[in-house]
Amino acid sequence: MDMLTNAPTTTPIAAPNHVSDQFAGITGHVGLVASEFTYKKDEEIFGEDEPAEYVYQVTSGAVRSYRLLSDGRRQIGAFHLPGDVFGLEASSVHRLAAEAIVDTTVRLIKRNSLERAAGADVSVARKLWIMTAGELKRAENHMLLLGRKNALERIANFLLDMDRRLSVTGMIALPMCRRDIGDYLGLTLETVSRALSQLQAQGVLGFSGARQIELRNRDRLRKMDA
Amino acid sequence: MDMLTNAPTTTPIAAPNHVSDQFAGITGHVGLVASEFTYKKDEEIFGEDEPAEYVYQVTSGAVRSYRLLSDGRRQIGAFHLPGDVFGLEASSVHRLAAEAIVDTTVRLIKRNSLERAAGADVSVARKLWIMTAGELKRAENHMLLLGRKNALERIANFLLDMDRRLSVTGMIALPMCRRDIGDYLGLTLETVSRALSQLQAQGVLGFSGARQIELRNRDRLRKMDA
DNA sequence: CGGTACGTTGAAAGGTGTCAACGCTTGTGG
DNA sequence: CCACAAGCGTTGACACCTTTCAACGTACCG
Repeated sequence: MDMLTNAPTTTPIAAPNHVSDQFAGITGHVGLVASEFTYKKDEEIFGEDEPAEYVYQVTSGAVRSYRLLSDGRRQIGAFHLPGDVFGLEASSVHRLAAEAIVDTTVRLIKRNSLERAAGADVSVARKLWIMTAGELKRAENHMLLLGRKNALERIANFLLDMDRRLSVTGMIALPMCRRDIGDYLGLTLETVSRALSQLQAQGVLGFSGARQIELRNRDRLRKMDA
Repeated sequence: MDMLTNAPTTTPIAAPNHVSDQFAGITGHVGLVASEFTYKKDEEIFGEDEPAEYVYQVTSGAVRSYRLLSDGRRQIGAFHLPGDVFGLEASSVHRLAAEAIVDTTVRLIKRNSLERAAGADVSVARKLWIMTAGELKRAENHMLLLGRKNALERIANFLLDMDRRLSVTGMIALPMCRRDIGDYLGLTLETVSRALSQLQAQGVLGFSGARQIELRNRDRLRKMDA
């Protein structure tokens, strides 16, 4: 296993300045130990229906959570970027699989130690509930997108979301390929590519490399998002 | 306001025999008081972004939770049937609006009394977390459906779900119209109608009235669900 | 008896998917 | 150092699934 196999095609992502340290609300209270771990590009972090032993927080890199149909169709439920917590389960198994999109470092804490902390401290239990409710809210927004928005609206929404979450200097450095974006937005990679080209032609955005995007007209995008 | 205005077009739904009493896990612990209330067909129960004062459980009837786009496009996130809890929020506002699909009776308990109970009893807090996590799991399944399944697969999934949840004697008595089904599955009402007609033509199901459906071949449906 | 809501079906349009070709970059191996 | 393969992204042509628009029938109700 060569260390350079599956090297990322984009530069590693630096944590943006506004990372909300969601772990702090938990670890701060009860002094839980968080260790670190690194995954190579495309490496599986955990599989669907696998026992949920850990809860994860992205330190650097990016992660996709997804479900598969038997014939290979894939729906990505969320992208996890630096600062994001993922893999948090109330039951004992993971609802979605998770993979590193690029070389990725995560902090992790044991789920059962979290359970113990929640059992001893109601404020921890409440924090866990609120985090899961936040995921639910995002999922419900995404259902609206998947069920009722057209391709341009979906792309506009995606760009604004990425802009908010990982734009540092006004440039978006996407860690994921067109297929990942398509599987997140319920589109094909070709439709994603065409929509992005169209937005570029309209002057709404500019490329410097396929994954380096500069938004030039956020108001137009917001109006397109429906 | 005539009592008969907006009378339901289908007969009221009886609670199925397998209703999981999700409230029991909460009220049983701390003796919360649950009162009852009745809503007429199409009446709003609460609106999007409205303060979440109560948590609800359907006693009889049916409820739709949904979000709207500014131009009127609607995505129904869930149907709530007898026994189901809805309107449970970790934050102080409702994420989705809710309306009665037919004349509906609900049990309700005050959210802040639930909050107090959760603050005093960790097992209540845990129960709330688990309920929200269950909703999240369903939402993630639905994202897969909305993003990656075709019309027949969506309808097959829907029918099997309704069969499980409200079939008593092998007959499904749908409380909702074709438009509701379409807005739940990310389709138009015409596509829903055509898919159902097609399944009838194939002998997979039979009608006795547009909302009375008998599944004649669940295995075929399960295979169609992908 | 007329109006409205609901459901079905047909015909046509359109948005997205499918299939294919091509260019570019990267990594590999001769 | 160059040839080659593989992955990624873009674009074109066409197919097809779903939507749109319309007509019609039925049930219910004022």
